[in-house]
Amino acid sequence: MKPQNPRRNTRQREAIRDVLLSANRPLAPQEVVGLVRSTVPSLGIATVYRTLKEYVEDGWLVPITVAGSIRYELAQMEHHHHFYCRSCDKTYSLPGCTGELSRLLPSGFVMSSHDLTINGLCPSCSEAPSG
Amino acid sequence: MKPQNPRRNTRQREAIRDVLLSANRPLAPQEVVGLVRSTVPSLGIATVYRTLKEYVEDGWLVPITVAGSIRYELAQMEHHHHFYCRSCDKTYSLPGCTGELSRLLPSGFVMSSHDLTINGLCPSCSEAPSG
DNA sequence: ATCGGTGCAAAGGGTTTGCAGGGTA
DNA sequence: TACCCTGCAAACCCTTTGCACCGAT
Repeated sequence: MKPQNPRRNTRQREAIRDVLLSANRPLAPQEVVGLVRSTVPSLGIATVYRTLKEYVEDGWLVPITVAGSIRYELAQMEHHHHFYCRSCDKTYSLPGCTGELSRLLPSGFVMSSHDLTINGLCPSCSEAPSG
Repeated sequence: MKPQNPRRNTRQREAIRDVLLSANRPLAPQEVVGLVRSTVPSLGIATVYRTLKEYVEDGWLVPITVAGSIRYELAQMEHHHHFYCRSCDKTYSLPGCTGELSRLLPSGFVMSSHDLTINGLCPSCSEAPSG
């Protein structure tokens, strides 16, 4: 749409990029703020939202919705699904896919994509069950 | 938790119950307001939110999240999944299930449930493609 | 020296809550 | 009549936007 002006390198952007690269799982904006503030304490939440959207526009991140809230993950990944830990609220990526789904479609429905979320307990939380 | 006081029958609650019964698909709060106002024009949005939560507490409805926003469907249904139409934003129920998913779980993850959403075009929208 | 980026604070959109009046039982 | 329910408006939470200052180029 609009011609992208050149992006500048700032401490904030580098730090946001780094936490997403090293997280190995999708991160919510609040998680990004928490992780980045150890490096850049003054980081404003607005900067996080703006930067995440920027990275999506750039094609480097993709937004996903899990358990009703948005998370961002690296765009380069191949088709996969997600695990949501109902204890710690973290989201993980799961390699692999369910396979054939078209048999679930009544006639008239046209499928373009699908999303699968498995809910449960992640390794940390299943070791030491809560409550 | 708290002892349920007896529920009163009001025009609002009956109308909200009726649209959910006749919709045959999960409804978002805004959809409920729109549908009920043809019967009860004065209906306030707060009443809709309160009543929907009440029905969930009563075990008559269950909340589901599709495409990042909440919808409510009848609780009595057997295990099934959902279809999200990216053109008209409506959600539909799809009978059937994907089958075996545990092969997607890396060790240490414990599955308690799963949710599958197929995205695409519903019959109405695939007949007359938009734009 | 530019002018894009940042942080703060205010604005938005959806959902929840407080309260006084209304309606069911 | 008692008190639950409703509608309005304010409060909330998360996200976006406006604006003046900061800082990368």
